[in-house]
Amino acid sequence: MHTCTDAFDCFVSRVLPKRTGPETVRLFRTLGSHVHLKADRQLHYPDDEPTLVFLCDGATKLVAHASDHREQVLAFHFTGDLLTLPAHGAHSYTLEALVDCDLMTFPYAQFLQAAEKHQQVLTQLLERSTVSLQRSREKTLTLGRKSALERVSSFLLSMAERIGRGEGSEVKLDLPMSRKDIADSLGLTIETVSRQFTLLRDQGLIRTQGRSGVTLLRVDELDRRAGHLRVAA
Amino acid sequence: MHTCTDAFDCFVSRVLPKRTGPETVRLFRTLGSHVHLKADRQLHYPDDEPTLVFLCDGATKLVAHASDHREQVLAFHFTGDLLTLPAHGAHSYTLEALVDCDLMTFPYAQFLQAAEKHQQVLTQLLERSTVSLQRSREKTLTLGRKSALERVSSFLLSMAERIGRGEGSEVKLDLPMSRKDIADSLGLTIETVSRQFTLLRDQGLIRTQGRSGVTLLRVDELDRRAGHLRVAA
DNA sequence: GGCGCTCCTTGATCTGGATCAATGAGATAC
DNA sequence: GTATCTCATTGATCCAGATCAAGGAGCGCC
Repeated sequence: MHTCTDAFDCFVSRVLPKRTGPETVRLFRTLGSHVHLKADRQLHYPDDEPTLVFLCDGATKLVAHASDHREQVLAFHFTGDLLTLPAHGAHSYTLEALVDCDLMTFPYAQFLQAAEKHQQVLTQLLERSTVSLQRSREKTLTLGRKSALERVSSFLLSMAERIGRGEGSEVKLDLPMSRKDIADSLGLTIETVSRQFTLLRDQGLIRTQGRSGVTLLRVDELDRRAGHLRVAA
Repeated sequence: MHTCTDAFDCFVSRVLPKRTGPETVRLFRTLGSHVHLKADRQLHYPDDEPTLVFLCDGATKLVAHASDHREQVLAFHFTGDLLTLPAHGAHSYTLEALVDCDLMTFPYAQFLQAAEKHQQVLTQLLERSTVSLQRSREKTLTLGRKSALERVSSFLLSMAERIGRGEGSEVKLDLPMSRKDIADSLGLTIETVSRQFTLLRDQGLIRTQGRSGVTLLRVDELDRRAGHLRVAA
């Protein structure tokens, strides 16, 4: 994934329906731009109009900024994710690379116009938007009503679902984000996140390797600590 | 708005494009059900499949439930809103009427199928879903990084935008939700919400009339207290 | 391979909002 | 009108997590 062509091909195969005609592919090509984003760099995008981003490869965070330099990570994204960057409203937003990334960006309005003749693209956009909304709602519950331990447990489970590699009953994670990013995502401080990691390690639920490696040893127990509502029969 | 016909007509005029053919209207009609929901009652909907709801008249809250009877209000909805109720995942969700409501409900999958031939409906669905996501993201920032006073200020401004009646420089609100609902929406307790109301009243930024009436006297000052990032030039 | 920097962990103290506990004021029913 | 019940306000105390303050460990760089 080093050329614009590779990135666009990746977008075509992952987002456009299988039997999309070549003229349609060409149309999307004229709209999209390939951007290589080095780790820790942020995507520069126009303030006034929303942008659609396809993450060909890498991992990013969407950050909202409030006064006093407070930051809240709204979402993490991984290879294959499609996301909409909102125009800045009451708050401002930035998309930052957690590792080196390849992305395709499209002006939202024009993309939508191009997609209108292709319901499958529209449907996919809607579907992915629904998933984002669903994740955002889960995060709302987490931030509004959960304790620090519950938040960190929920976070680990959610990451396991998205980037975990199952090995027997264990799940291995290689977290591309720092403790600071995790804290900013969970509405906690670095110190509190660290303490919860220690707690879970001491209880034998996780193992950590270096800064980014985490192995979930007891997913069932983590789930109990995540504060999920057990659906009564 | 007392009959099924009225409710459906309301849906047609607000959601379907102007020049929708009669056979299409009939198709949507076969999919939709009219439900009258009395205040404090919750909508009963299938666990396993998402449901699309159009709120013809009234106000509702979408509530997520965690363990230990903790509740988080994910969103409030008002007349004319279109919302998607997710299938229950790690948490369970309920839609509750704040006042007497009229709604139209549709099975999500079937609605989508019907809409596929009508890009404008699909586009509208996408647009409304994007607005919901945007609101949810703002809420994430609020819950993750803001103080109690900032949360309540943000809440009042957001309500002003959605159901406020401007009168000169003032904005009048008639809040359909209780202090408990506000607290559950902001990740606070009733007591803390009440204290912030008192604070804002003492500072001359708002006036309250009875339980539900609130007049915003100084929108500019409320905005400063909401912790928004002032976009530097 | 070791130097240095950054990030992470651990400990001590502080505080905003939760919790506990009355009291007061709106709404509803009679 | 007034009795009553629920919801909102106000006050006192407590505690989870923030803040402040050192160490320690991983990782890149030379």
